[in-house]
Amino acid sequence: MNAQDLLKKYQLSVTDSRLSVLHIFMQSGGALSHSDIEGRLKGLHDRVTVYRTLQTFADKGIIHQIPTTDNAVLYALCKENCAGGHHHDNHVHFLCTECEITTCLDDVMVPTVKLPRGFRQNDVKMVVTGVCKLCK
Amino acid sequence: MNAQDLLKKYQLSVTDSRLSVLHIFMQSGGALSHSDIEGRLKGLHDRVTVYRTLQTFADKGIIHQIPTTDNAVLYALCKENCAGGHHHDNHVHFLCTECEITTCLDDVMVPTVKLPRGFRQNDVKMVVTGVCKLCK
DNA sequence: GTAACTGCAAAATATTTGCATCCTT
DNA sequence: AAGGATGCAAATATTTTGCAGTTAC
Repeated sequence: MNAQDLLKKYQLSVTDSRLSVLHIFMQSGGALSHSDIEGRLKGLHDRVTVYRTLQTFADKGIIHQIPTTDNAVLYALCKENCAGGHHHDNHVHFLCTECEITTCLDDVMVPTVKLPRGFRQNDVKMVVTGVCKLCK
Repeated sequence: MNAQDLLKKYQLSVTDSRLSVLHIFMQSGGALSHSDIEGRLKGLHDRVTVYRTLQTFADKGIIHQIPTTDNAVLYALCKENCAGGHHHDNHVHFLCTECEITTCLDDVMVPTVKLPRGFRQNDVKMVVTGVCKLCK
């Protein structure tokens, strides 16, 4: 799905800023910080607009905030919308100790961890155990 | 280990601020934000001192930053020092695809995830797959 | 034309730095 | 006594808010 259709799908007006920010996400294929984005826009748009754009996208579920172990605030496109297939299965799984059912928490992305020097990362799995919505 | 000995172990002078902050961590037994700590100090110490204290503790490995999925910056005592035994086994594990050895990354704490409404959390496991320091 | 979006200014918040004074060792 | 830690003031950085002008639909 291209940037324009994506915006329409979420009933957002198609504007320059939004298209630019979406293109930046699509091209990078990964997680970006506010200042990464600001940098790549090269002053084309106001800093405040970037904040508002990211907020809007996050509200609509186009992007997610991804926390990292060094506490930078990163954003990334959500899986569903990532037509290019570049995304991994990077949401958190939940195992309920009552019903023993494992649920995909699609809205909860796996945080990015910062590994010690020398480690190369391939894949991250995160499983939360507890009591699910239905069993509580 | 009590707060005073802990400071001595890390060759830090024993001061009011540091003792207070350590006590707050020990009593809470969990992760705290800068403002949590500031709040519990009730104006007894300067805001800047809290920043510096947290920084010093983090440098020495007394506390860790813990990212969360809602991007609050949280700190918690490191396991080793947590004499009370209140800590869980909350560091990240690393599975190397070359040597197939699983390593504890003691320095990398498992981020706190914010679950959707209705879920109760018990335990979190995080496993990173990749190539370890020795095999790379 | 109307509602929504943007850019600018400025407020609010969060974090860092410099320096003189005070406290720990 | 000496070095480090604190508190205050102020500089910087980050994020939010208000509003007038502009743009998408």
